[in-house]
Amino acid sequence: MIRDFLDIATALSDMNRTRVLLALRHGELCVCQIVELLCLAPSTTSKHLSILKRAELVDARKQARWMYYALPANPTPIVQQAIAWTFNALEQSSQTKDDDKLLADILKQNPADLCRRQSGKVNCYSPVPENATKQKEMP
Amino acid sequence: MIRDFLDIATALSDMNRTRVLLALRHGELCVCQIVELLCLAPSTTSKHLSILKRAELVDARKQARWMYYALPANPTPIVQQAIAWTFNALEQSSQTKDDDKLLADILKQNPADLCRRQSGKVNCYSPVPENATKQKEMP
DNA sequence: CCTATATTTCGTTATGTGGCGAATTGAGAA
DNA sequence: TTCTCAATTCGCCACATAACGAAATATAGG
Repeated sequence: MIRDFLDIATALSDMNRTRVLLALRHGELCVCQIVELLCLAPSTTSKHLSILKRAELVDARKQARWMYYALPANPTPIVQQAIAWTFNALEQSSQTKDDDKLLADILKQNPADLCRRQSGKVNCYSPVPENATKQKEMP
Repeated sequence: MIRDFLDIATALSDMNRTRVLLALRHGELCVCQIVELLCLAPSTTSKHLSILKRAELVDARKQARWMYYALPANPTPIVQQAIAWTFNALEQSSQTKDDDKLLADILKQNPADLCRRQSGKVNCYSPVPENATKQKEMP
């Protein structure tokens, strides 16, 4: 019970994970699309998704070689409330607006193309959102 | 905006901090009472309180030598929603029930006595709640 | 079966966080 | 002013976590 709540709060305490949740408002996404959105390595993205899944903030389904993530179809009241709170807090943020634009572009592309580019090390075709706080370290 | 949200989610992702929030349902508490409840060092407790304060999940007021913490009198809608979610999720938990009992005992005592005992290294007069997950490390 | 590929898991590294005790601060009390 | 003491800040340690690339794990297609 407490563990469930803390899992959710922990999952929501990272901006990349809240970005995924907000993106899923528009429907389910496959991992390569989320990789493209976050502009992170696939392994890192996968870790974030597993944390969201553990908190039951997303559903996951496998179809062929692709994993699709979506908002939970039957959330518990606590999860439902957490998602409502998150959307309420972040839906108007400039980060979300930027992501919505970027996502529209991503959805126009063939997911297979995205994956190909990602394995070719060109992780990030889009500029880092301007208000992203320390999105990526430059060593 | 996002920063505010992440501050709140981070503040809520630690059990000791949620315990403080739940305890404050019963009214404001001074630091020594919270130290007694959590059974942590005053410095650690103070850090937790500063994180709650930064997230605007608590108000702080100083009276004479004591600091009193309370639920926010005028929370923003997002903070209000976060607190409602937290109470909804945790109010029925056994941890909260245990803390409510313990708090009733603490409130019967003179806060000055609590502070005296705390400076005398006898931090914890009460047993650690039985379902506390890894409340304290033993080296 | 073998190959290609989408995703996850593993190992590593840098940074963040919770915990404590010691030192510091600040507001009565002597 | 000086002393006391509640609370905070500081310095340190152990452990958690976000990031990456490499290796492992499926699964579709040849």
